[in-house]
Amino acid sequence: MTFILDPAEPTESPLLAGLNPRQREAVEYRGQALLIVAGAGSGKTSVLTRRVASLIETQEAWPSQILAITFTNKAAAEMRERVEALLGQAAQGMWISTFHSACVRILRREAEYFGYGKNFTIYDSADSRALIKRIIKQLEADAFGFTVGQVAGKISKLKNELSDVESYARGANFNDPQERIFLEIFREYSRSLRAANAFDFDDLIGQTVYLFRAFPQVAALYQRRFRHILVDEYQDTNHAQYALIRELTRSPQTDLLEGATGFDGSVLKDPTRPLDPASLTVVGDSDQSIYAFRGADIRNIVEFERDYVGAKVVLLEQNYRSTQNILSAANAVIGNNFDRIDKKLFTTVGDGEKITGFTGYSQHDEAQFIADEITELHRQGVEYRDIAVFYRTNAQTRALEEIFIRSALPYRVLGGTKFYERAEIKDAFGYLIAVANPDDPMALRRIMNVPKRGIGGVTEATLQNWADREGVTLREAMRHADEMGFGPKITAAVLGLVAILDEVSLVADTAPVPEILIALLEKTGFVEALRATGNPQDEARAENVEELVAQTREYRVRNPEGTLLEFLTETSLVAAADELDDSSGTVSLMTLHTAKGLEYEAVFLTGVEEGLLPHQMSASEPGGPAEERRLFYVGITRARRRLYLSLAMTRAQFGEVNVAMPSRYLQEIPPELIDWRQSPGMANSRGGTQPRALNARRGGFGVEPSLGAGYAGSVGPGATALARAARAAQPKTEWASKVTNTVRDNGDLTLAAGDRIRHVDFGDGKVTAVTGVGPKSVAEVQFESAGRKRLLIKISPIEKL
DNA sequence: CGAGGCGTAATTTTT
DNA sequence: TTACGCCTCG
Repeated sequence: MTFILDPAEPTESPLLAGLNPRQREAVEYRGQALLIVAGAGSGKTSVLTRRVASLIETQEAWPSQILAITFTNKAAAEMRERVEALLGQAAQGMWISTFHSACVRILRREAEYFGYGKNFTIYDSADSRALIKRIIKQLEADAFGFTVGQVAGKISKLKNELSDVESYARGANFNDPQERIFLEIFREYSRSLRAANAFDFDDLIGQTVYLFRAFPQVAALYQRRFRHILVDEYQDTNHAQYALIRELTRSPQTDLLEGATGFDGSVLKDPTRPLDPASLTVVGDSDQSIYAFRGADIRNIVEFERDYVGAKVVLLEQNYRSTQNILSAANAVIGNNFDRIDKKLFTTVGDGEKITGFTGYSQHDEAQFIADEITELHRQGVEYRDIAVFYRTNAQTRALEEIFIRSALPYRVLGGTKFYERAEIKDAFGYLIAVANPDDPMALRRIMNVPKRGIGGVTEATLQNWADREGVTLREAMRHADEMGFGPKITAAVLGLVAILDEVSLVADTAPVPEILIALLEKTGFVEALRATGNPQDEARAENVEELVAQTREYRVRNPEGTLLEFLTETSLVAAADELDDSSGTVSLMTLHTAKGLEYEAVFLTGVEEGLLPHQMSASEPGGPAEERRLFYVGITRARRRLYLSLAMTRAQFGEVNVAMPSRYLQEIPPELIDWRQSPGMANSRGGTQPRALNARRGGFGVEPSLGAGYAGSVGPGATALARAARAAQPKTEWASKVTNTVRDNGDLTLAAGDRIRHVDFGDGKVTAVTGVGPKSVAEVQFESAGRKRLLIKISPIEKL
């Protein structure tokens, strides 16, 4: 295929098919720097992939000269697929990954330049916190009011700004004891990480920048290799990430490259040929900047034109995702943020349906509405996988999950308490890490007494002291356990453990991961010990460990050459959104932060209340409410056709019930765009004057008709018509106000169509159908006053009449 | 050393 | 409400 590059004769590359003029410009522009300001849903992924494909297709670049940074691993995989589909061939050697993955790759290759081993461990936040906790205790810094969270936050912030212990010390005020102690903690933390041959999340970026700055010949190698750098979600980059890109887009000092070897190990050809700096394309939208709390600096995008003089800016405002009603709401909300470049999303697909609003009496009530609405959407033909429920905090999942389980809705929670955060899984990982990186004492401490070997705190401290005195690692100290005066039982336990670890360590670089894990589990009797307790929870834990074994097998299949180190890297860098499985037929539940970059046919945005959105904690932070508004904006713009905004009048927190107020952001949406099934006013006047009558109702009776009718009339004049309309549309639906918290078990209660049952919340009803088998069987019930529901027979609060 | 009991603190958001 | 940490007892 040949291309005529004469602009006078426009050619139709298939890569440009279906793009609007702005998008084309973003694909075709060639120059040092390009900023694509891409509003939500403006097709930026498409533009980005086509831009990469076009660079390769025109032979302006080899795939290996391209570095594309995305926000999640999933986005990276998707982008690779789409580029390859556009080109009709595999694009070998292209780096498409997250900042963190790219940096790990560089660090593994270059670690030895600055005194780390290739086999370094990556500490996740929990590991960092555990280490900090230990240091605080050791330095008795808790007496100065230091908490783990504070210290971890401060260290992370400093690292994101590329400060290290020395630079912080230079600016520190040593008269302030707080600051002196903090410095001591910071110093000890950094020292421990180095001694453990470990990096924390922030180090991955920061240390790569340090590597480039300290070793220009290393930087030159990457500057020479990457000729085109593309960064997605640029508005959420922090200073360290900005600096990394800055380093990569400098002109390579080619004289440093003479005699250097390239990435395939061969001597570089023509290394001293002068090169321009790599071209840089960044894509972002300052209205979607939601990560200021982890150091994202909106100035990176706002000042892009100043940083890269002569940069071209392309604005994408046409939205291809949502209906006009949804966009109008989004525009109205974000318009309240001052100090922004005005940008109005528009579409040509038409108004679409109105936004649906609902105010529940409690979070359970709200959840019930969502479950019922999802059931209805599904009945109308919307797939579960095209529906998502968003919330501000992970704690909000509880009520939702409870109701979803009861309603037999298939769902999946992204992020939250992850599989990898379970204690037994972390223990198993402790073994793997101990084998991969013998210098890491954190992993060792974690597994020292798992399963129980009689090695307690005293033994551990003795070992650690011995190690410190001899200047060796904890692992080495364990090999000398017979020199420390332990009893025979403990000596044998320590020596036995270290022998297992040393033995398996020998094959850590070569053996398949499942084999390594199984060897460790068998030799230590970990799973066996869990099974032996007879405790059903331990049985579940044993199953989780088995599940991990299965996952390593899957990894092996996916990645036949994959080493233990690569497996550990991959698992430490999974993002919440990476867990998404497009082929699963489930509703997705996630936080608003996780939702960034995703889109769904129908979106439920829950807990739109003061204190939650905006969150209480953001109120005192400068720029907090504005960032929360952007978060709300991100949530709204995820929806293609249907958007639901819901809130609750009361929300239980720490077991206490608090009154909630509608979010200030709700008022920013023009009222005519929202169709309130139950507005805050309606819920308030009813719930406020007669709360107990409704909330306390138990047993088989529906809401008395007189109550409902009476209150519909007493709502304010403006709301009356709406209230009546809502009532007319759903004459029989009354939402349960509260659901009992205890998990019931109806044993092997069986129901059949035609049976009459009584539900604690919904009253009496008739079973219309039963589907599924055993504990998963679901009854479809037509209630007299609560409408049609699907119930999981085994656990629903029901009795047969 | 380890299990069990009691008291208090915690919930923003994440790679 | 839960989870973790600290304390005491076996």
